[in-house]
Amino acid sequence: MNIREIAKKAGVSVATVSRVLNHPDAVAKNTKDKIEKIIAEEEYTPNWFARSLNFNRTGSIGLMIPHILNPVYMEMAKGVEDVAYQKGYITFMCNAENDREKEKAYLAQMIRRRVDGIVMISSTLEKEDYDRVKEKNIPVVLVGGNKSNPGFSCVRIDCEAAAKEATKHMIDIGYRKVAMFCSKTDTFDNRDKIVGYREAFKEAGVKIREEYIKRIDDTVEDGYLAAKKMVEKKGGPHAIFATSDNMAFGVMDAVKDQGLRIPEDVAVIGFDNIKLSNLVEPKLSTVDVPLHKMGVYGARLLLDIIEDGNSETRDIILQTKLKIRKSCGHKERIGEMF
Amino acid sequence: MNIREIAKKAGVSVATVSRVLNHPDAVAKNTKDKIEKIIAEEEYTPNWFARSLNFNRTGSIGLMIPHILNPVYMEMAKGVEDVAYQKGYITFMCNAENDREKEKAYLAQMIRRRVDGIVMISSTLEKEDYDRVKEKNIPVVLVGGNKSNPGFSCVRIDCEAAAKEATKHMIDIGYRKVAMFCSKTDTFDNRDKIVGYREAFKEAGVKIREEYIKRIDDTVEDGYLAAKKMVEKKGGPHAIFATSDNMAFGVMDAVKDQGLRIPEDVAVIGFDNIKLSNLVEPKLSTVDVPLHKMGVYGARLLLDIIEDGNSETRDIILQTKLKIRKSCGHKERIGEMF
DNA sequence: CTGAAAGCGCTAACAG
DNA sequence: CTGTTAGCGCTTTCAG
Repeated sequence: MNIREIAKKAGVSVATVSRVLNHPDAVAKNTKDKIEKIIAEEEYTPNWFARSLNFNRTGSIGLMIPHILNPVYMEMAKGVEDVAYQKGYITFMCNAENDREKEKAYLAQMIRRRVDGIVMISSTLEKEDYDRVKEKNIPVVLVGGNKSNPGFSCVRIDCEAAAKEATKHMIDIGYRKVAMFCSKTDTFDNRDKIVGYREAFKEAGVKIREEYIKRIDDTVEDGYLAAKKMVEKKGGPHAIFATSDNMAFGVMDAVKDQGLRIPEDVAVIGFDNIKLSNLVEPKLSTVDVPLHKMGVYGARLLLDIIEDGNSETRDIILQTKLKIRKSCGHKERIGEMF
Repeated sequence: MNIREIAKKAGVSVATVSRVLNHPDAVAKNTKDKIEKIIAEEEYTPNWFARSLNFNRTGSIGLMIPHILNPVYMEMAKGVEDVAYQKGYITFMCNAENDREKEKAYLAQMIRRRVDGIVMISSTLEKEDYDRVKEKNIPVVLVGGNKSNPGFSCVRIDCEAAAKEATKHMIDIGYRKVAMFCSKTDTFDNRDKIVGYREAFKEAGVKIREEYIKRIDDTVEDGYLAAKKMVEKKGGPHAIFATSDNMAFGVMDAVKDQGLRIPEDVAVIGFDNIKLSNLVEPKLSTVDVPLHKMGVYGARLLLDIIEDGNSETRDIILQTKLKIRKSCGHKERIGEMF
């Protein structure tokens, strides 16, 4: 069923049918009613390609995710999707699987398919990879820590401040030997986390032990292994700051497996505040990151550009908040648990 | 940059350019080389809409997911995506958010956008909702328990057998009062799980207590609440069979909050074997479901139909396996832990 | 308010 | 092997 058949059935020209579809006010009520009736009867929907071919807009956005099984990214993704859906856009969700080549391939696909815009979550692509996108004038918004800044708008958190606050909290409690596990992915966020950690020690006047700073994969498994190695030695750390809840879960598992108690023997603190962190035993103290909100803001920024051509590049920084629960062992502030 | 400009630059007709794009062997090596060089120089990519308009194929599939934050669905989704990507298809991932209206809206969108095929994960749509899809001749494959069987191919597990085996295991250990929590979503899978549960009791000759069968929302929260209510009374169940790991986590939390031990006071067993079930304390016994594999098979089935027109509807049933870990308290079989 | 016709960018017969 | 040309289904001037 195409526009011509509808036109024939209604005894009008295709132009008129096209009008009721796109500019209904420009058609006489009578003819319009008749045509609309037929469209409904035949359940006619205009061919999307033909339409896009004319408009050069697709009503779809691309959403790049580093890893589909990581709840951190999925919460952000949900924020993006919520906004996009509500505005009538459909989302191409692409799973880069922490693989730069796959990420590039998907980016190329997005361009080929002429998405109206792209949200990149915690991308590891570099400036040069974005050249094509820039040329094609496809708007891009970065959400979460990325690897380089190719001049696009960005929604993120202040990782340095967040890491510093968490570290300071541990030092304030009294821990002196605080290890830090940080994802080895090379992004601004990860670098900033380490800077914040150092900063806290410097301000407290406590010497940093370099062997306590570990760059590992952001997985439960690597958190487990790194913690095990560190904890099984005599004189291990008093506390471990894992800069993702994911790694923190692995850390907790390793500590328990060594027969040590959390937080009495080793305190643990995470980063992200994914739902799960409130479910493990003991409940994990962590840095609350407004994941869903970041996605929402990212999508809004993108749609602003797409629909209003509002092209000033913006850098939005959202607030984090230290969530004190049980795993970091601060008895006095435990009341802040929720 | 369009095909005409390329043609002009190469001093050939558009047809020839189109040929090197689609049937390269039908072009003389010389002309082909020249054209390919220009295409590369200009970074020309054919307009996707114009192409699809001719081919009436889009190279994209739709993937419907009930909820984006539930790892069960995401593991299946990843299976689908893995296959689709590898075959050069791009995936429209749609998050139905456990909302029938949203699911219908997304399905309509998929049709409008002429996806080449659709994978529906644990859909709650009914036969009538699929009428449109049928009419448009868009192939559909169902993965996981759905609500009705609209005559599409399907990849699933035998929930009745799986639930029966798990229940039997609990009875064999010696528990007589075994509660069952089942998602209240009305799908074949959920109905089957209850049937399996009953079957196990019947075969063992143990009387079923109807008050122990609870239909609740498939969430951690509801698992918590239902378990709390049941456990805080005197003479509560010896064991709780939660038919999703998600609910089981809530159950575990509630049991612990009541000051009871797992499995000594109350044994717990889950369903799905998501990664997390091996991470909670104590590790959760559960029914292993080949989630990723289900997605992979679903996608393969779909692509078979799309690419080879292989339209016989098939019903693939994958194997589940009882994973005995610590939470169900069977000391002898604990060696099967992994 | 409506219709005829050009054109969006590409593919594929059909001739040559 | 290559060019000409008629569509694919739709939108939008331009006349009337």
